[in-house]
Amino acid sequence: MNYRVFENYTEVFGCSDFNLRDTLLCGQCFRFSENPDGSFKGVAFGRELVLAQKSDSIVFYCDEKDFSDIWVNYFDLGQDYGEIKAELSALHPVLKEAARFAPGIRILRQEPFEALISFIISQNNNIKRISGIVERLCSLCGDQIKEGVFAFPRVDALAKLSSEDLAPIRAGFRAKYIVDAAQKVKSGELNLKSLESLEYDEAKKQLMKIKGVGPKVADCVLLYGLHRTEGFPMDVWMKRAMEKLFTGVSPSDFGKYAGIAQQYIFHYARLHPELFKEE
DNA sequence: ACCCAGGAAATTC
DNA sequence: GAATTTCATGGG
Repeated sequence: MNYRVFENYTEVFGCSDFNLRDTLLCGQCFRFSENPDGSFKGVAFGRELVLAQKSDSIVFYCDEKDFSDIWVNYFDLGQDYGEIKAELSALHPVLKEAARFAPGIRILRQEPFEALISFIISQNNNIKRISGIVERLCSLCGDQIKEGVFAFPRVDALAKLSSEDLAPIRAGFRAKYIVDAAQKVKSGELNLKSLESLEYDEAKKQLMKIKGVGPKVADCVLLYGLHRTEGFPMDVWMKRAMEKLFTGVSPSDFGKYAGIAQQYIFHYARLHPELFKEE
């Protein structure tokens, strides 16, 4: 994947494994949306970004510094997804089909704290409403980047608030979980940075010390916030998909890229609900 | 009105 | 311990 730097934008070529809509709107992140003109905008790492898919390229409307310092990493541009897909596709015919259905999905490298809070909010919830709650949370206590645009809240800012303070974001019963997470991260009882060097199961156990973080949310934080691709979040869609489409297959059969397989399957299942209608 | 949504805690059996 | 109920909120 090569790119060319211009004055007000950077253009990335060779995007056969990079689709913006599938990557940004597949439910792994909650702060990007599609503009009326088909471009996308969102916020990550305290920066706003507008970007657009062209016929043979993707245009990032940002300066060269943000592109190389933030977005190359965020979009995991150093990874060859063609290679990963080939490896995964050899494992199972339905997985091959799912990867072909959305060949441009990539696993974003989100900030761990944002992933933690976002996926706490995700429990027993739907993607549209999750996005709304996250957006209101950012407006409530995130740093303002510009008029009407807010960064995801810093740990300190969020840790100052009570669940009553969070009422305006309408997170429901999850508000107290958000507060607990922010406070445990602030106090150091949970050290997100240190999770990098831990074995998967130990890191997962650390995350589950937080109220409202069970096995599935912990897997999501590890996959989307710490890029631990051996994780395999099992939500309602994945349970259905594994039962009907991958009978007898265990997540561990997908190996070190199980999490990426999971993302192809999740997206495929969610956009083919008819596959799961009763008999 | 009912059911479901990228689940987990609380309660009951 | 395993199975069931409850938890806020909003959309279909």
